[in-house]
Amino acid sequence: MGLAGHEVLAAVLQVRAGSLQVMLWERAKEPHAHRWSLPGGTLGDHEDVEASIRRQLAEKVDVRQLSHVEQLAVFSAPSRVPGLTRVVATAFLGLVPSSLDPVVPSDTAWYPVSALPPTAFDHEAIVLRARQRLASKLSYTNLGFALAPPAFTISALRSLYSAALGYKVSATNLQRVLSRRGLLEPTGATAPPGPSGGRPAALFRFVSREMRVTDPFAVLRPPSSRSLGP
Amino acid sequence: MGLAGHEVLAAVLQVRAGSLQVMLWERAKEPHAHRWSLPGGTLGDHEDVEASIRRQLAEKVDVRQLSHVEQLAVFSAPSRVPGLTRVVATAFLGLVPSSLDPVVPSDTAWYPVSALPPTAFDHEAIVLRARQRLASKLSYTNLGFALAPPAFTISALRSLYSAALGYKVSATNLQRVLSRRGLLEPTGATAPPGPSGGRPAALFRFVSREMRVTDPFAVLRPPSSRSLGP
DNA sequence: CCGGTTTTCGCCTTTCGGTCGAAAACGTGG
DNA sequence: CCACGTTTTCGACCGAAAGGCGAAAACCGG
Repeated sequence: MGLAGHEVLAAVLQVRAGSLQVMLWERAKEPHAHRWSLPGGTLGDHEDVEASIRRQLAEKVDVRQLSHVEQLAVFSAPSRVPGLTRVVATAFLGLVPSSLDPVVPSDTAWYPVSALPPTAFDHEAIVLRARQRLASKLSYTNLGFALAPPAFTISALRSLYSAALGYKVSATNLQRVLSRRGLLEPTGATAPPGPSGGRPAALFRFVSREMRVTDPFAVLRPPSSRSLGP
Repeated sequence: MGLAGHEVLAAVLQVRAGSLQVMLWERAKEPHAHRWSLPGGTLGDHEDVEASIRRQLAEKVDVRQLSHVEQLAVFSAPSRVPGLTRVVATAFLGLVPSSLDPVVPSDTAWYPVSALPPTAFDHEAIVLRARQRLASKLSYTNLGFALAPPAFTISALRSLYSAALGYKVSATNLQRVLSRRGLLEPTGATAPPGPSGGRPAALFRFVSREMRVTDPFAVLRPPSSRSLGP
């Protein structure tokens, strides 16, 4: 009573081949053999949940390639995992820049979030939550930096946002919105045009000071500008 | 190994006497005797965390007076609670409308979030997270309904928002923003003026259809209007 | 009836996001 | 080397959203 297993799971998302994809591995053993599940594992005695998920993910990918990790939610339905002991899960959202292609074990693969294979336990619900969280935060924070390469053209960034949000966004507007918030910075270099010609695209980067998630953009603002006191 | 106690805790917030306050109870026993802590308790074997926090809160207040409950985060530092077994906590944010004054046990009291008494364990950090979450969501969702009475004047609502956000908001603008989103509705009635006179204030309510948290307002919107596909 | 008080409402300005189209800067093919 | 297609960039326009102000409305007490 009161004792239960605790596991950590992560929906690691990346935009690859133009679609938002999630890293899954195929279970070899029962329960749910041959179904696909999120990477993760049991919380160790001497680590907090965030250290734990990073440790578990290290078995699947190079953790240095993870540009962002944040808690999603606790999943705790008593029977979410069959077995003798009850298992509570802390789910995380992980992000990988689209410029990387992490090497993954042979039982692991990427799947588009909109076309998942048969999933284990409640992992599909976790992926859904991850998608929603990502879409929300792309809108009102600077989380885009975690999906983007170190340098990118505006149209490449537009593709990233479209894939992650699930709808088209205007390149003009995207650039203006991000620039106005001081998140975007031109590198000075340009990318070569494609095989069919066209004007060379300027390269941008997210300003380095902002490589973390900033506060969400408030709609009801303070009169001049103040913060939430200590 | 892998087995740990799991507790649920809630930062129950309410605007009372013009300031944002949190419900705390004074510990009688060690550890941390006479320090103040958040209500909560051990997760039961046959309930999920949300059912658990509602059950635990029922020992402190009438749960029907809780207008909103949502997960905040997991707190899992290995030594966050001293003792033989490791204790992981799922923290919740709870809200009570300012019109209610729940009866609480004798060991329980309300404290302004900006002037907390000595707190137990990591509960102060949890309260801070709750404040931040509330302030954020007030801006870009309709969460205000959970703080407000069934009917209220605009200036009363302005006071609520100011207390919860920590800065002054304009009554004119607040009314316009909420109205434009279709969240506010006049009841038709008016409130009597104060002792020093003044024009009687019109009473409003949050439209009943919206007594739940709606999706945050997206900044980068789809071209016409679509949703996140299934 | 008059001054004090509080709310309400219209108006103005600024900012923001969405859209469009022209201009710029490339390759290609005649 | 010039016309053409292609792609990016940027300015312009527009409506919507938000902040601010002050006049008018509606009450009180004297």
